[in-house]
Amino acid sequence: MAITIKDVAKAANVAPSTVSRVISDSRHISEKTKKKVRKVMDELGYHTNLNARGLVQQSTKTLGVVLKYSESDVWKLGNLFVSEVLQGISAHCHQYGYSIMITTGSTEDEIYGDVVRMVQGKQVDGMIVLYAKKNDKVVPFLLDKAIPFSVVGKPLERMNEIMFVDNDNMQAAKDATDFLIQRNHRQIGFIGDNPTFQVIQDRVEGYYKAFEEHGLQRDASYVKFVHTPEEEGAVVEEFLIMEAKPTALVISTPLQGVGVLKALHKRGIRVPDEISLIVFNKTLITEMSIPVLTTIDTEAFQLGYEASKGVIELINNPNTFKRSVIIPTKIEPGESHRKLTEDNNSVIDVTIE
Amino acid sequence: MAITIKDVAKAANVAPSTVSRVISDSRHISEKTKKKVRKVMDELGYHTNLNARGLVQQSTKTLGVVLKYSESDVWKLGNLFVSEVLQGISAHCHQYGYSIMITTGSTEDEIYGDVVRMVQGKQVDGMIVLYAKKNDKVVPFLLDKAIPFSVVGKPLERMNEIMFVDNDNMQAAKDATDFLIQRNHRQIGFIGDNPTFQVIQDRVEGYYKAFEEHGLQRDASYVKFVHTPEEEGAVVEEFLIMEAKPTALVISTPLQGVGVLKALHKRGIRVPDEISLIVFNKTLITEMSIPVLTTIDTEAFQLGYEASKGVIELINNPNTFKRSVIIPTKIEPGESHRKLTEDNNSVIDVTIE
DNA sequence: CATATTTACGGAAACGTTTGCATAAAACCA
DNA sequence: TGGTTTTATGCAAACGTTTCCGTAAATATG
Repeated sequence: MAITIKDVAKAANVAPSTVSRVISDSRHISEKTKKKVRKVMDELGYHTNLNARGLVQQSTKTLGVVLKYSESDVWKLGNLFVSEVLQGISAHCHQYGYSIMITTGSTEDEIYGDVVRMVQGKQVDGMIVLYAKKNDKVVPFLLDKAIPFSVVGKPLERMNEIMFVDNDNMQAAKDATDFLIQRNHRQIGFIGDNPTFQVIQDRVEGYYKAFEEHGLQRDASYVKFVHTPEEEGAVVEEFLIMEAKPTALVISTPLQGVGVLKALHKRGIRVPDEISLIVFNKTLITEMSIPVLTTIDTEAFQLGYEASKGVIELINNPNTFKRSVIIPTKIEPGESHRKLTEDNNSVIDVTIE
Repeated sequence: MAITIKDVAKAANVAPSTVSRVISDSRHISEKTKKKVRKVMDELGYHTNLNARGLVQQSTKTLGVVLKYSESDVWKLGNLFVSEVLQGISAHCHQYGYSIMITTGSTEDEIYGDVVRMVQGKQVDGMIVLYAKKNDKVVPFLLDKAIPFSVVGKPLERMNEIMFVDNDNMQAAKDATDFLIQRNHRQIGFIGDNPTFQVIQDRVEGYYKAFEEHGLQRDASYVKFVHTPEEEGAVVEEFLIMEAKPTALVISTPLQGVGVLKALHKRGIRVPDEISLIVFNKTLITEMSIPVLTTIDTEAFQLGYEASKGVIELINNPNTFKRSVIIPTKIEPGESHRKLTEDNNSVIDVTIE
C-alpha cells in the first residue's frame, strides 16, 4: 500500500487536513509547518491519490477525446489529421494540467458506450469530439447531459448550443480557386468525395463563388465526385475527354490528390506542366509526393488546440459563451501548380512560375 | 448531483450493499431483488461512479500509453506508425474493458512527469511505452515501482525483467536482402538512420548475414547512414559514383524511402528499371508513392495489440512470465523492385518480374 | 422437531482525499 | 489588561463505492 496523507500527517505530527492544505499551498498554513510537512512528504515519497481527490472534488482534470478510427484507407489517411489534432489538444491540455483519455471503440455503438462510461462514470470533466457527422448519438447525449464539450468540425444541428472549431471551408475553396484564377487558369475542375458532407458542399460553394466574383461563368460539369476509393482514374478520364479540358484541379483530400496524381502519371500527363493541382489539407503525404503538392493548410494542430481551449474554459466557467472558432486556412505553394501566360491559357506556351 | 447507489437503495427499499451486489451480479442476491433493483436503476438512470469504485478497488481499469510525438519531420511520419500501434492497443483494451489514458507532454521531462502522475496518482493499472530509447527515465521508473508495463520496441537493458514486443529486425533485414539476392541482385546498398539505435544495428547485421549465407562477400562500403533529414541526396550521390554501383537498396524508414525516390527522380534514375528499392515499414506513404514501394511490413497494429495483451495479463496475474513477443515481418511486394536476369546482373538487359 | 447449514440481505468500515466548522494561540487595539 | 481580531491548526463529515462480518429467515439434516 502506498503512502497516504495520513502517513505523512503522522510522521510530521500534524493533522491530515494540514497536510492537504500544504499540498494546495493554502495561505492558512505557516511557512514553518509547510517546510516541515514538505520535507516529510519528500522523505516518504508521497504522491496524491488522484482517484480520491477526484471523488471529493467531483473533478478529475481529465478530458475525453472521441476518436473515430476507421479501417477504410480513406480514413487511414485521416489518422494523420487526427494525429495532428490530438497533438494540438495535448499541447493545450498539458499546459493546463489536464489528462487525456481516448475512446477505444471501433464501431459507432462502441464509441458511444465509451463516451457514456467516461461521462457518467465521472472519469472526465469534459469532452472533445473529432468530426461531426450525421445520425450521431454522441453529441446529442453530451448536450442532454450538459457536459462541457467542443467539436472539431461543424455540427449539423443545434449549432448555437455547441462550441466548435472548424475552418471556413467555403472561404478556403474560394481562396484556392482564386489562387488558380489569378494564375490565369479558367478551366478549373473540382473533385470532392461524398457530396452529402457539409464540408464538401461548402467547398463547392466557395469554388463557385470565386468564379462569380471574377465575373466568370460557373459550370457544374467541372464539378465531380469520387464515391469509391481509388476511382480517381475514372474522374480524371472524364475530365480529359472534355472539349475544354481543365488546366487545373481543386481536390478535396490528400488521398484523392495522390490518386489523381497517379492517374495522371499513368496517362503520361505531367504535373504541373500540363495540369495544376491544389489539394485540401497539408499532410506528410502531400509534402512527400512527387511533385510536392500545393495545398490548403487546414492547421489541424491549431484546430485541436482551440478545441481544448474551449472545453477547458467551459469547465472553468459553465456560462462561457459557446463561441465557435474559425481557424483560417493558408495556401502552401508546392510544385504542383504553375501560372499560365496571361493572353493564352492553353497548355502550350507557358511560363513556369 | 448525480444518482448514487444510495438513492437507488432507498428507492428500491434495500441496502446500498445490496445494490452494489446487484451491479456485480453477485450470486448471493436472489433473482427477484436483482430484477427489482435493476428496474429502479434504469428508472433513475443510475451509472456507477468509477472514481469511487477505483478508490476502493485500488484499480481503475485504465492503461496509460506513453506517446512520443516529435516536432521533427522524421517523427511526424512516426505518427502514422504510432497511430496504428495505438489502434492495436485500443482494440485489445476495448475487448477487456480497459480505458486508455495518453501522455500529453512533448519533452522528455514532461512525459516523465505525466508517467509519474499516472502511476503514483493511481490513475492507471499499467502502462505501455512506445519506443525504447537510451537514457530514458520512464522504464527504470516503472521497473522501480514494479508497475505492470510493456514496451513496444526492444529495451536496451534489463531485457529479461521487461515484457516487450518487437519485430526481429535482424531477420527482417536478412529477409529483405535475401529477397533481392534471389532476384539476382549482388550490389545491394543499405541506408539507415541513426546507427546508434539498436534497431539499425540489428538490421545492418541481418543485411550482412544474408550475404554470408549466400556465400557472398560483405562490403561495408555499401552501408551508409543518413544523419540529418532530407540528406538522402548526398547518400544517393555517393552510391552512384561507386565503381560497382548498387542495383538495389534496402532502406530503413519510409521517409528515407521517399527521400531516396525523390533524389533518384531528380537525377533521372528510374525505379525499378535502374535500381530496386525495398523499404522498412508499410505505411500509407509507401503505398501512395509512385511507384508503390516494396516494403517490409512490421505489423504496427499487431505490435500494439500484443503489448496491450501483455500488460493486461500482467495486471491480472503479476507473476505472469515476462515474455517478449516477436511479431513476424512480411515482405509486401510493390512496384519498386524487379528481378535481374540470372546470368547478367547489370542494369541492361533485364526482365521485369 | 431440534439442530445445522445455507441463502439473502443489512450494517458499517474502509479507500484517500478535501473542506466547513471549531478553537487555541498569537497578535492587535483601546 | 481585557476584549477583539487574526492566524494556524485540528476534528470530523463527506465524496460513492466495495466488502467484511453478522444475522434472520429459509432450507436441509438426522
